[in-house]
Amino acid sequence: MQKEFPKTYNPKEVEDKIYATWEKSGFFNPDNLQTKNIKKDKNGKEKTYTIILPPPNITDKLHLGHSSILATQDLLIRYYRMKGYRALWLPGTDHAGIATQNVVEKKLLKEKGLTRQDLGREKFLKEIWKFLSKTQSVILKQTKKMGSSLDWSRETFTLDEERKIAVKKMFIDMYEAGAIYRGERIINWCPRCKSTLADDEVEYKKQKTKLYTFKYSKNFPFTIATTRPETKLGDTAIAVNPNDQRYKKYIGKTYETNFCSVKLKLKIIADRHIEMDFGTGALGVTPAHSMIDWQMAEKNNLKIIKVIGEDGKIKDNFGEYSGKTVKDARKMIVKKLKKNNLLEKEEEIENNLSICYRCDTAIEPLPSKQWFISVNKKLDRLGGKSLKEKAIKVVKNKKIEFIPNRFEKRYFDWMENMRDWCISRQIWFGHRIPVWYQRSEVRNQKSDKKINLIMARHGKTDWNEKGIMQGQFDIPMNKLGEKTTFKLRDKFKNEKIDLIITSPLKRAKKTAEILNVNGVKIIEDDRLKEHYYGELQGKKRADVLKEDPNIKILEKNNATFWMEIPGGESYEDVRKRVNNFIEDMKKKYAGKTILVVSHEDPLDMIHAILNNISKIDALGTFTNVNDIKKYKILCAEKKIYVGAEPPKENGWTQDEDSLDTWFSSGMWTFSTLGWPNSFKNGKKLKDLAKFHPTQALGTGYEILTLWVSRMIMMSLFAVNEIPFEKVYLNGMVLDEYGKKMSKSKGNGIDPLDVIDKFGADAVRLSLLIGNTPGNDMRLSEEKIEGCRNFINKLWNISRYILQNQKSEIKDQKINYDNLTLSDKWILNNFDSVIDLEHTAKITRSKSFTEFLDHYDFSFAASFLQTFTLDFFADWYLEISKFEKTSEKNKILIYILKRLLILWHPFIPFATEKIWGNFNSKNLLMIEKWPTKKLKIPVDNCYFHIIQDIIKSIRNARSQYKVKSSQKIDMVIYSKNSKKLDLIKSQKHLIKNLRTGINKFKIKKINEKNENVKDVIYLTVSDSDIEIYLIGMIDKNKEKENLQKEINNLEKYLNQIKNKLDNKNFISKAPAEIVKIEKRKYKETESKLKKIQCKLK
RNA sequence: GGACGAUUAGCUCAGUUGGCUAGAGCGCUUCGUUUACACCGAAGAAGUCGUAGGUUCGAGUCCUACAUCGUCCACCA
Repeated sequence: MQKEFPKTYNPKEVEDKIYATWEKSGFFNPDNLQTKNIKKDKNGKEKTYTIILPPPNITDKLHLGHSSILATQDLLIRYYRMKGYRALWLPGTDHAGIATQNVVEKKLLKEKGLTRQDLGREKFLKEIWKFLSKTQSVILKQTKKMGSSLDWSRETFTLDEERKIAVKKMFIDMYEAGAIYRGERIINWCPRCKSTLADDEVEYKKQKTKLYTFKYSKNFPFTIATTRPETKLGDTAIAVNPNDQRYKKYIGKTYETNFCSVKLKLKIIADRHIEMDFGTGALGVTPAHSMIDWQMAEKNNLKIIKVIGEDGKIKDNFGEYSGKTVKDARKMIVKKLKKNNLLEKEEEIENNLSICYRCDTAIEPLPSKQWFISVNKKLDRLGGKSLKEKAIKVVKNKKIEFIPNRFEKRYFDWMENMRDWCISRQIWFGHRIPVWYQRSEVRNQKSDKKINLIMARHGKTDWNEKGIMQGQFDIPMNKLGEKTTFKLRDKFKNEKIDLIITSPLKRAKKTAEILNVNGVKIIEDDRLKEHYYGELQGKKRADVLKEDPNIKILEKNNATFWMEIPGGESYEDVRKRVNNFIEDMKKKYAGKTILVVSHEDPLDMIHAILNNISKIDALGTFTNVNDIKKYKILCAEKKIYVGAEPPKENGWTQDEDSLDTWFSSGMWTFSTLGWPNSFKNGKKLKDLAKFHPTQALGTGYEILTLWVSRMIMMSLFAVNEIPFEKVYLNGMVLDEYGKKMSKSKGNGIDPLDVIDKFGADAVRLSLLIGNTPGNDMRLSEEKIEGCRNFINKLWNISRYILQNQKSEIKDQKINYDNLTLSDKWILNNFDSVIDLEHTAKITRSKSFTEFLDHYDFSFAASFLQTFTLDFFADWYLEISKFEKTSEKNKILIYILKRLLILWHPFIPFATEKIWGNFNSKNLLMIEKWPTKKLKIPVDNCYFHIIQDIIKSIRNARSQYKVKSSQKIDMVIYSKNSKKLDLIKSQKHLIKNLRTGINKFKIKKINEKNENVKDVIYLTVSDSDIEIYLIGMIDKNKEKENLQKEINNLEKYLNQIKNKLDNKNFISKAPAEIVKIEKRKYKETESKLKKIQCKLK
């Protein structure tokens, strides 16, 4: 019957074959498990156990951290599969947008010297897919090597076609539910690469820099400190600590000042993040160019002024600084501060400069449009609760539990402080945002509502006549102007005007009033003011041109547009405010007829925008005062379209950005189970109905916040269900020195290497033993080697038992009547391993099965290991070599078979291989988990006495340096006849278990022969028993040993005595404890007396 | 700066409402070739439980402070 059974277990020869057998069996797929073996719950529904594998990033091959996650999850899956659950473990990989893009781009740059921009979106993505297929197959191989019983038929990828559909649907649903919006946020901008950087693309460099302490202006009450004076042009507030006595009185006030000839309006705000001791304790707030300032601006409703542009230069409208690089502008400002005696201090400090990981350029934080998920908005879909509230609640009321529990706190901290989640990423690799924008010139749908717009330029002023540039100087209309305007009035008699909007400058307002034939409402709007000419205001156009022929202007016919005006508005400024005005009108006044009264530049600009032509083409449209033009504006509400496919008509372009990787992986529990197709009218179908919510999620604690929190929110939103019941958090696997394993340090252990060397089972076991959830673990090759040795031991235990089988291996019924003490002892102990209290060696009163139920894998493994080695191999197997009874063989098979089952989730390959020797129909992987108990009554302490005697003899032989070949004689005395009988009956054990006993007498204490002199007295823990070894006379050694024992006992006795003498102990400690202590005292005392007696 | 974790034998770690003389594996020392296994067996040595206080009849375990190491988050005006 024996199959090939080599002396040492060779995992290399076994593992791949076994894995192939498993795969072929189809049982990785829960659908193939036999229905009759599946347990049902109260409602008759099949019990399922699902884990969705955290999809590893396809950036690199797996490291031991992944192996650790695989080992724990495969353990759970195998355990529950054997327990009769439909166990599904679903594999997949993660596209990891940013990380992957970086890896490929770095590779590309290194190998070909190309950036992604050089290649273009399409070609670059091709490169990524090429890279991806390679790593994916490596990851797959590694995962299989570990023995993972994953259902490969359900394999997924975060960026495969089905997931693309799911992601789009999710985005659209969330958008329609009002959970997704578009807003501004500070992003990391690299002015050299001209691209945004994700947070983890930002690197930090320690640098020395100057901290400038200065005042904005002479009489300004605050002195502030900064390392970046140039950004101060965009300051809109000063922040101080709310507890700062120096500044308390200023909080809430607003000051206007002139900072280096730029006007600033500064509100004094309080923020607890401000350190009173840093600098002057007052911080100039620059919302547009600093993360923390941006947050303060959001909280305090501050104005946001952008100072630096995407080119890294100071924007227009900042006078002499405009167009200068950040560096130059800083120099200029410092110089000016010095000149005006405003710079109080200039000191060198060390700080962290954030730089681009690609080119080391200093990063500029800039505001930019991004997509967000609102976590605080109350959503109808969530019953009026916000995502945040829902996600917190399910953990608060224990629907989701963390293992270990302490991570709840981290979860709550993160959730409660969570700001809106920015989901757009400026990368190419990922789920493209399903939003389309329509270019304005093609907006021409008949169904759209329109505004009838009439634009009129104001009547003449004196300055108009003199050719002086008025700008925002409030020059009134003159007599001539009024006269011509009144003439115009007639034209408006037949117009049904609903509303007039006018520039607030006198000349326009007056015009509006005159043209208001029907006495409709007149609204003033600042955005319609004339172009602010800065230093040029009040000058004659001709003079300016003479003075500075290089000044940049647009000119066409007689019309001009001043592009760069010192201290004035730039082209963009005007365009932006005017555009804002148009967009506002579209929102508010669809279907109305509106008269807009304004000035030349704004009117030309509106004309350019509405006709989608350049400003130069629009120049001269409103050259003449009192010019009137009519327009129809389409109030296209669908300027933004959110949907899976673009609208049919031309002219829609998709958002360039991709979604945050966590958006797609946040949907992982349900998108992998067929959502959205498996979710109709709020009901779950197919896999989703069967396997969701999943039972456990296992992942590294470092992504608790990033991933787990997102999954909870997404699942609650999409299917109104928690995604999983338990979150098992794996710690990190560190090297033997406690350092994080990393490629750059070269201290990483490659799972494939160690699997090759020691076998997958050994690697798995080493990752499970001594590993507690949430804690990091160190791993060395020595540890794996140790596990390999254990597996080999198990192999040899099996080898011994199975090779001794003369006939077919059968699990036969054990006859309880023919059991020896050792039989009863081992069976009884094995019962408790499976499912009972166990007291002999293990302190916790739980069974192996219960440890697994409580995710205490490390303890479970060491528990079973103790049984396997100490109980089964070292004692029982040794006994079986000479204690031949009819039941022995049955018992060996009985225990071995079940031991293999219990070990299977930990070391699947070796156990399955050994299992092959049994004549079993089934693979071990689907064998039933043992629950049947034999319940054999036995007093375990009887066997313990025998063990104790044997150990003492062995110990003595070693201590007295008796050669192993030398046999010795022994006498045992006891007054306890029950114990004497016991020893008599187990004499063969004492003689045969490597004690080297020759003659062996057992006598009642009163038969003791006091005359025997050449004996050594041996101490045993049971004070009823006296042992004498004959023929190893070393009285000095005996004396020494006994004295040592006496010292030990006296010390101990003293401890107990102190306790018992303490009245408080007697009165306050529980009676049970006191009783135990008293008993201990008695026992120790009698033992001590006996030994003292012997010593004399 | 904030949070969390760790600190127990030479090393790696257990130690679950505070209560049997603090345990295991590796390593070390000694002995050993036996019906499987030298990837083995037997025996042994080795710990003021990071420091200082506190609570308690009783603290490795609970509390406070500190130290060292580590991780995450925020930030470095």
